[in-house]
Parts: sequence; C-alpha cells; structure tokens
Amino acid sequence: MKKFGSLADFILEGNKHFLPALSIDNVVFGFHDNQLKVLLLKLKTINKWILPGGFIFKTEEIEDAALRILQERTGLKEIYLQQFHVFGSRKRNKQKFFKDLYKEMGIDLPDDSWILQRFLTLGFYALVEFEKVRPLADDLSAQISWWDVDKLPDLMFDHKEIIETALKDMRLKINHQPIGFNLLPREFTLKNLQSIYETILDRKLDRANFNRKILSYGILDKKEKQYTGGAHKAPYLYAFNKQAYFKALQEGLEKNF
Amino acid sequence: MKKFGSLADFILEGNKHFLPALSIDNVVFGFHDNQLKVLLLKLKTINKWILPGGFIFKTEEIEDAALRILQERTGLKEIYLQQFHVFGSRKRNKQKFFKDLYKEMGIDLPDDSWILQRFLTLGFYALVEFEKVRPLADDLSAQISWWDVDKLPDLMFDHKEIIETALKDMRLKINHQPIGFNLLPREFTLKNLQSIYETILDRKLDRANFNRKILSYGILDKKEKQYTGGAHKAPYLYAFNKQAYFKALQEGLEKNF
DNA sequence: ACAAAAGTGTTCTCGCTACACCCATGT
DNA sequence: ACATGGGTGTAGCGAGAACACTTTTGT
Repeated sequence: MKKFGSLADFILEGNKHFLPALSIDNVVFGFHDNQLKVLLLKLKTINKWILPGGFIFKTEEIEDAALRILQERTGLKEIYLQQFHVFGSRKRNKQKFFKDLYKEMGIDLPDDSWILQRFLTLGFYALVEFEKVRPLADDLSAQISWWDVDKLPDLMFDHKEIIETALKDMRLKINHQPIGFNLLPREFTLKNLQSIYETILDRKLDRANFNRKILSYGILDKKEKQYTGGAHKAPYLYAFNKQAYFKALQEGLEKNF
Repeated sequence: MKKFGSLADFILEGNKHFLPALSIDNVVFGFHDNQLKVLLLKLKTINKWILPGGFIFKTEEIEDAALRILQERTGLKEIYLQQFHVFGSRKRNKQKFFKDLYKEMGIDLPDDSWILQRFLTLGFYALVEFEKVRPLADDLSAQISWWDVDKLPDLMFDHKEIIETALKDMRLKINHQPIGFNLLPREFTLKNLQSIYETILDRKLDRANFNRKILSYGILDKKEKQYTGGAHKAPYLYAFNKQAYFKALQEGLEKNF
C-alpha cells in the first residue's frame, strides 16, 4: 500500500483509491521438510492468525492486486496465482474486530468508515518456492510465518475455511496445474514430489507406482548428481523439463492420481 | 429488484441498497432437443445479447442474490447454482453503454452515478430443467430466449468469455456435480444423458461404453415404461435414484469420463 | 552387519476401447 | 423388408494396486 504514508492515511483515504467492499486474501503455499505449508500473519493485538490480504486499487486488475500484495509479503516477483472462490457471507462481521484493532493502535475509527462496511473477499492461492521467500509482516501484524497445512493455528474470521477451500480446489485441478513445478526448487527428489501429491490428495501413494507414473509423463530430467546428507541411500535428483511440462499440462496430464 | 418502483428509482436509489461495484451474471444452462442451451436476454436498444444479471443487496448472501435474479428470469425456485469465477478486468468499460442505454429510455444518467463506476462481476452457473422454465425479460430487455451453446449470438461485454469459462469449469467438475440430475426431467433416455456429457466434454462418446459406465454407478433406476414417438426402436426411460446419486457424488463418482 | 530408504520388477485385476452383433419399430 | 437407432457381448490392451526383491549408504 505504497500510496499511503501512514496507517492513519490509509484509514482516512483508502476509500478514495480502493474498490469498495472488496478485499483479497491469499493462501500462499510453500513446501519444506516434505510438508506443505501456508504463510500466515499474526496480529499485533489478538492472538490469532490471518491470511496475507489487501485491497484492489480502482485502476488495477484484480490479479495484479493479488500479486502486489503477495510481493509485499514474500519479496517474490514471479508468482503462480490462481483465483478460486469468493467468500461473502454477511456473517463475516469484522466491525468490532477492526474498531478494537485500530483503537489499540491509537486510531479512532469513525462508525461510517469504509473499512467497517460489509466486505466480500476474493480468494487466491499462490504456489511459491519456499527457500526464495523472504517473509515480511505488515503494519497490523507482529509476525509472519509458515504453518503446516495440517497443523494450523487459531485463525481469524473464515480464514480456515478459505485455506480448506483452496486445498480442495487444488485437489480438483492437480492434473491440470503446474503444482510441483512452482513449489519445488530447481532440483528435487521424487520423494519430495510425492509428498506434495500426498498432502494435496490427502492420502498415501505407493512409492513404486508414483515414480513410474510421474516419470512416464516424460516431464522430468534425471540428474546424475545426487543428494547427500540423507541418512541412507542417496536418491537421484530431478528437474522439470519446462518445455515438456507445459506442453503436457496444456493437454491436461490426462492420467489421474 | 422488487424494492424499486421504477427504473428511475433503481438508478437513483440503487447505490443505497446494493453492494457497490459488484454485479452477478448467471449462465443458465438448460437441455432440449439433445442440445445444451443458455438463457440470454436481448437488449432493447442494441442488437446484442447479455446474460441475466443483477446486483447484491447489502444485507443479502451472494448465493441468495444469484437465486433471486434467477427466479425473476426463470420462475424457478429451487435451482442448482455454482459460483465459478470473478471477472474483473478494468477494460470491461460499460460507461458509454449505460449512458446510451438509459438515455434511450428517457433517463439522463449523472456522470457520477453508481452504475457508471468500475464493476466486477461474479459468475455463477445454474443447471435447470428446460421445460419448467418460464423465461421472463427484464426492464432493459426486449426478449429472452434459449441459445445453443455452440451457436451463440453476438454478446455484450465479456459475456461470451463468461459462458466459455463456465463450460470449462463444468468440464472440470463433471464427475463431482449432479449435472444430469438438474438438467433433465424426471425421466429421460440414456441418449439424452450422453448428449449432455458429450456437449460438456466436447467430444463423442461410445454409446455402449457410456451406457455401461453410467449404469455401473448404480444411480439410475430403469423404468419399464417406454418412450414412444421416436422414429425407431423405443429406448428405455431412466430416472435418477436420488439417494444413491447424492451418496455417490459425495464420494466423487471417481471413475472419470 | 544391519537398518533405512531408494530403485526396480512382477503379477493380478479391472476398466476402457473398439467393434460386432442382435433387437425393436416405423416407414 | 429395410433402415435406423437401441441394447448388449466380447477380445485386447493398458493402467493401477499390491507387494517382493535388490541396491545403496550411514551407523
């Protein structure tokens, strides 16, 4: 929110620059220690966590807004993004929350503030390379960190539902999206990739069958270099063959997991 | 938009009652003559067609808004609805269009009218039983009618893209949604059902294999009664077995077309 | 030597495909 | 009778599941 010099400015002037009644919430997925993780912010005043979110400038494309917000929290420029759902229950009442929140920060919100009206939020999810992310908290947050998707902390509003819906959506599109490609570093083991699929699909896969199937797509290049540091036999490293991968995705990776 | 006595009222007062900058557009799918159809409105003043759409009351759930709009155009109360995408390009500029449109109807829109600002639109699609629909045009439209999805007329704004995106989304979810159930009358032939799948998937299916597979789900009851009027051999009629169908859907109709 | 994880092989089953054949009915 | 479309049978293939066996490496 570069346009605003201070938080107070943002509160007073925001309605002039943003689309009204609309926010964006990003579910940022990363992958580390063979675990799928989500990036969350901890509020300064309340012991709850929220998704990195923000608003859309009146002159801005909505995807660009989501990217801008993500860039501010992760430092990344190129991010794979996917719009997946609009959350709009009028029960997601943030009024009291925002009044208290800003009060504690020394700002007295007028009752007719644009920020107190009913908001719909557009849910996006992003797939990012864990190691490249430089998490940075925002003005309202004391902390930003990664959480295992299956061990989430206490979340504000409907943000837990948003994460779960994002996961469901990914499950549906797993054979049509470059999921591993965006979550993994350039070189990785088949075990890494298998863990991602297992998390998203929420079931165990047979190692032998997984390897055969994923290799049969012809989208991975085997590197002779080997990963060291593992306690036992060193696995081969693989890298996505970009060309073959995107070609295959267009046709849909028809075989299903 | 019952709350408004006249179109002028709606223009002047709408911003007090509706969520700002947001509209809803519905892609209503029906099935007739073994063809998938979409319900479209023809504008009074321009020779183009649009999707039935509307706005969301500030106190209304967004799904309820979509249902209300649909009810007004189709007369149906129970409708299967699915939110599928938000369309928000700032290029979808309706300013000139609306000014001209309302001018021709004798209303002079002020430049700062709420209806001239940038709108995002929430795309929903609905699956309805063709025969039960009683299409009813709205104040801005001269005509409402069904169009084959593969022979669409000239559409306003990005409405063609919206329809195509809806179809793609249905294709993705075809094995997880009660598609046939909502589009077909209580009793129908396997050929009818096959036509729906062929349209959505955009490819021909083998009759024998389709029949076997769809029957293997155990979600159809065979009726001994037979359809007459066909030129040749009379096919059996089938009906969905509600219980079995919804149970199977929850588990995902795992086998894929 | 042993444990643990990686890599590979094998067998069985089941579903999909393609196509063939028979059945029913209106002209 | 024949054309047309509906219903059903079948052979072959390929993919997936389950599980066994071998290989590598650190302790």
